[in-house]
This record gives sequence, C-alpha cells and structure tokens, in this order.
Amino acid sequence: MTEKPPREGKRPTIADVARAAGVAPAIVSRALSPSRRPVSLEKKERVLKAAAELGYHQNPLARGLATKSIDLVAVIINYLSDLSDLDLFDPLLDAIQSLGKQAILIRVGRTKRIDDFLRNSLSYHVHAALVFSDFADAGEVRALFHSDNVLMLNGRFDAESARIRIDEQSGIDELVRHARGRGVGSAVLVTGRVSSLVEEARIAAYRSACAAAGVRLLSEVGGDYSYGSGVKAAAVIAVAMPEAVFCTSDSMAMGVMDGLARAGRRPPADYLLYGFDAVDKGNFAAYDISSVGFDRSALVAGILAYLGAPEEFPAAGLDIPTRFIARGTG
Amino acid sequence: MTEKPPREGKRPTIADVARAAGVAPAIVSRALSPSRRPVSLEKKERVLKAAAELGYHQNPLARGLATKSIDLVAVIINYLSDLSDLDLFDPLLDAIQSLGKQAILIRVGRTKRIDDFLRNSLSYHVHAALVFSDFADAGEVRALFHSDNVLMLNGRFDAESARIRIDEQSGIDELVRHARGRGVGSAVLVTGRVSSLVEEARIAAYRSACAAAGVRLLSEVGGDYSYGSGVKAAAVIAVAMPEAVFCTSDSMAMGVMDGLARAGRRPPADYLLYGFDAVDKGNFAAYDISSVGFDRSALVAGILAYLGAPEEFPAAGLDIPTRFIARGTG
DNA sequence: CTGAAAGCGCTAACAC
DNA sequence: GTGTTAGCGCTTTCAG
Repeated sequence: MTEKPPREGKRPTIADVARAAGVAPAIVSRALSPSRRPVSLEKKERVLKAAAELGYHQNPLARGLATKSIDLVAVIINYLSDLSDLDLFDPLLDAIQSLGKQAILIRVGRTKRIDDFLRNSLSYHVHAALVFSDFADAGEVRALFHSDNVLMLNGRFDAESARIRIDEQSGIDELVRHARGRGVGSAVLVTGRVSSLVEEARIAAYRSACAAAGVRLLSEVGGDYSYGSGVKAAAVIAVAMPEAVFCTSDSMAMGVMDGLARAGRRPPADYLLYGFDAVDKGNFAAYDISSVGFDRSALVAGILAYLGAPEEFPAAGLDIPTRFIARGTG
Repeated sequence: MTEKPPREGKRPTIADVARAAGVAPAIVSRALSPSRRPVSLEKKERVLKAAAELGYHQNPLARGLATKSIDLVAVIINYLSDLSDLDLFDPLLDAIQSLGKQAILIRVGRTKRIDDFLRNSLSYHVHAALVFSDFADAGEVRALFHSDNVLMLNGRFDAESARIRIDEQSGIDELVRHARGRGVGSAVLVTGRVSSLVEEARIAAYRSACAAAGVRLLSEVGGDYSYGSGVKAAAVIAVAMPEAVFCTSDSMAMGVMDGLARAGRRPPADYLLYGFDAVDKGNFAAYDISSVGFDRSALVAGILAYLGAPEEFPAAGLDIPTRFIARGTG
C-alpha cells in the first residue's frame, strides 16, 4: 500500500494519475474500467503503475453521479431478530459481496413509513433493492427507488415486479398430513404477527391443509414469532390440551415446548409439536423440533441470479419449494 | 406523494425546483438545507412548496461529491452468525437510523484482505466506520477509509483511535470466583477462534482469573464459538470430567451441555457450566446457562454518542463493564 | 439576502 | 486509440 498523494491531505484523483502516467484523464478512466474499453496495452500498463504508486482509489460518488448507478444493494427488513435471520442474511451478505456490491441494511421496524428511511438517502440510487419487509407493496417500493430493480420477497408483488416466493403450502400440507398420519385429530395454531401478508398466507395454508387432512383447528393463538411469545401461548394452550401444536416459527415452538413442560407435557409423548423455518443455527438437541424448511442456498442463488442480471430474471418469478422436516417432536 | 417530474423519466433536480419557484438554484440548496442558512422566509416557503409538488428528492451522490461526506456508517463484522449478534445488531441498526444515517454492513468472513471489500467502494467515503471484525488493526483501517471517524470495537486500537472496550476481565473474575466459591478446583476452558485478539484477551483473562482464584485449568479445547463446536468439544471433555467447564460463548456452552448430556452428565449436578455473552435471544429454558454479560444498550449508547459527535468522544475511549450473570448451570 | 459561477471527480460523446 | 469537452446534481464562494 504505497500511499503517496501528490497534494498533501488530498487523495489522488484521476487527474493526478493521468499526469503521472502522461496520458489524458479519459485514458485513465478507460484503463481502470472493469469492462474492456479501447486503450493501448502500453498506456494501460503505465496507468496501472501510476495508479498503484499514487495509491489511487476511484471515488464512487463521482462515478455514481456520472453513470447514475452505484454498486449498492438495499436489503429491507422488518427486524434482525429471529434465529432464521442468521441462517439467511449471513450467506446473503456473502453473496452480495461476491458480486462486488455492498449491502445497505434498512431495518424498518414496525413503522409503516418506510419512505422516511429513504428520503434523501442513498437508497434511492441503489443498484437493486431486496424487500423482505412486508411493510411495502410492489408499487410503493418502485415509486420509492430510483432503481427499477426491486425484488419482492415479502409476498407483496404485482404483475410488474420481480419476485421470489417461498411456496409454503407444499411443506405445510406435508406437515399436516404427517400429523394426521400419527393420529392427530385436532390441533392449535400459534401464529406470528398477523398483519403480515406472508403470515396471513401461512395461516391460510394451515387452515386449508387441516381442512384437507381432516384435522380440526381448535383455536389460533397470537404470538410475535419470538420464543417469549411461545412461552406465553403455552399458558393458553395448556388449558385444553390439543393433540398437536403447529407454530409459524421455530422460536415460538421452542417457547411452547418450554411453556408446556412446566405443565408436565412433553412432545412427542404428550402432544406433537411442529415449528416453521427449520433453522440451522437454532437446531439444538434440546429443541429437536419438526418443522417446515426450504433450501436457503436455493433462495440465495435465486437472489444472486437476480442481482447479476435482473432483466433476465424469469417474469413469472421464482418459486422455492418447502418441505416437511421430521425431527423429534412430531 | 405527488410525483411529477418536469421532464419525463427523469427525477426533478434542484434546477427544476428553482425554476418552478422562480429563484436561483443556490437558494433552493439553502432552503432545503437542514442547517439554517440565509434565505428569506417567503422564498423558503415557495421553494418548499415547489419541491413538494415536484416530488423532489435530493441526490445524495451529488451532495456527497460536493461536500465530501455522506450519511453512511460502515459496520465491519466477521460474520453474522452468533446468537449474540442478534442482540447487538438489531438495536444498533435502529440507533444508526435514528441519526438519519444508514448502515452498510461489511462481512469480511475469514479473509484477511479486508481492503478487497473496500477497494473503490463507497465505504471509503462513509461518515464513520464501526469495526467489530478483528481482521484489521487501527492503522490499517484508518488508511483504508477516507473518513478518520473509525471506532474500534475489536480491541485492536492504538493511541490515535477512538475505541470502546468491553472490560471482560471484571466479569470473568467474578465468574471464576463464583465457581471457586461453589467448590470448583479444576476446570476446562473451551475457546473460540484463537486468532482473534478479543478471544486472546478473553482466554488470558480466564487464565489469570483461575490463577488468582486457585482454580486449576486442566486444558483448553478449541472451538469456533458455534453450538456445533461445543458439541464436539464435549467429546474431549467427557474423557476426564472436570468440575467445571468455562466456554467463551453461550452457543458453545449449549453445545457442551448437549454433548455431555449424551454421557449422562448434566449441570449443575455433575459439573458447573459457564458461557459467555449472556444472550437474550438465546436464553431458552433448556439452556439456562450462567454467563458473563454486559449492558448492550450502554454499548449502543456509546456508539451513538460517537456517531453523533466523534470529536467529542473521550480520548481515553469508553469502557463497558461486564458482570457475572448467575443462571441455572453454575 | 440573492444569484452567478466555479468546482467536487468521474464518464460519455465527440472529434481527431 | 486518443484527447478534449461537456456534463452528472449539488454546495459554496464571492460579488452584488
């Protein structure tokens, strides 16, 4: 790292490199461009040498202003709080960076005013936006971003938007059939934040799967995806013990398990327990919870494909299938 | 949202607003600036009205180029994988955004070439960088960033760098004394990635605490902070069962607990088990692990103070004390 | 208080 | 293949 700006205190610019290499600034721009642009080999080498000696680094602000594009991907989430987030976002960050882009993580929390986060922010100019948060539909997001490269992963897509959908119905059907096969006639469903479209669809999937399999849904208990809310739900469930408990997150299932253990009820002996997400990072021996999962690397690969060539992404979107994953509790 | 750019397909610029309001571009710039700059109230109102009608949004790239600053905070981490990361980064993101800034998350993984991620990237021009990853020391990071606002949170600081240090020794001393008080004479230490400076210091703290308290450290078993590595470590530990097991992460402690349970050994009856981090999100009933923790909101508050006014940050850095948190296993 | 003009550092278009 | 020129959209002197 031979840092040696020509003018003290200022970083070298393309003009400095041009001067040092004895060429025009435009030549430097071309020589340093990743795509092959017309420059003689000899000059290119001179430029590269001069740039290295000066410790030159391109100013992405200036480039972004000139090209109207920037290698930044906005990742819009509600929270970073669930165990399953670790499984997903760590490899996702890696994937984004492998493309030479960087991720700007926007956590909208429970506000509905997503544009407050974007007003005058860089986010307007990102290469692409990955929308996991359900607090925005496709139209809103498109209006918010300068970029049209918006990938909806929250279920709130429309005909114009690129999307990846996790097909939860398939895995849920399988799960409920499995429970039925083990003699379950009635069950309780513990839900997450019901205002979410994804959660709404998930709940509907459980209802239809239960109806189809002949499992009676005794009640639905509201939670917030968290372990603590599962523990709370257990208090309600314990009153009229069902044969099975379906939870729309693994964390809640863990909570239910511990909550019901206080009442001396343990799966799978006393009831069958099912989670959702099939998290790796939370697959502890003490909570060996049967669940519904999908291939996360397939999701990341899909996102990667989108980021690499948004225009070639299938117009119909991508569907990632889910499947039932049998573990110890059901 | 009254979007109505004057020229089709292009976002309105400051010039468009100026034209609509019948003033000069400079006036618009001043009127829209957050800091109070000389503009007559009447024109300011005209500008604000015109901007709203046109759906004008400032272009941060252009502003950044002109002002050489941008409201972006780089957060540099190794991985996003531990349970404790959820406890920290969710509130941290919230805090950064509350300042009107956005976070760009840089995951360096196990590469040592951190600058590969930064080369020609926006990161060079961030308002500040928060360095959690230990793959860079203070000097390297300062050289990498255009900004001098680098906050070291990885222990690798020098006299010039702002820093927040988690004082782990205090909590570890307390923990070991606690174990000694319960009759522990010998113990095994399960460590994380030892190439990390923080981990190195943590290990040293355990050694000195054990020496001081009169606890014999039988051996040190290498892990990688993860649950799985804890399970593996248990196989080694089971051979010569110690009176206590100290782990440098809660996740590993959970793994050790499950691994030793296979051999029929359970804490606290058969041995005492201690973790590190005192994660909230992973504080499950089945893993009620005694641990060392610190006030995460104090850390976030410290970071917030730094971001708000880096130059006023105490030159001596900030120390966050840790304390022993007694739970069920020790 | 106002506005013209000069950049910030880079790329794209156009001549040569 | 090369160099010149003209912006990208904004802020900031600096006269008025």
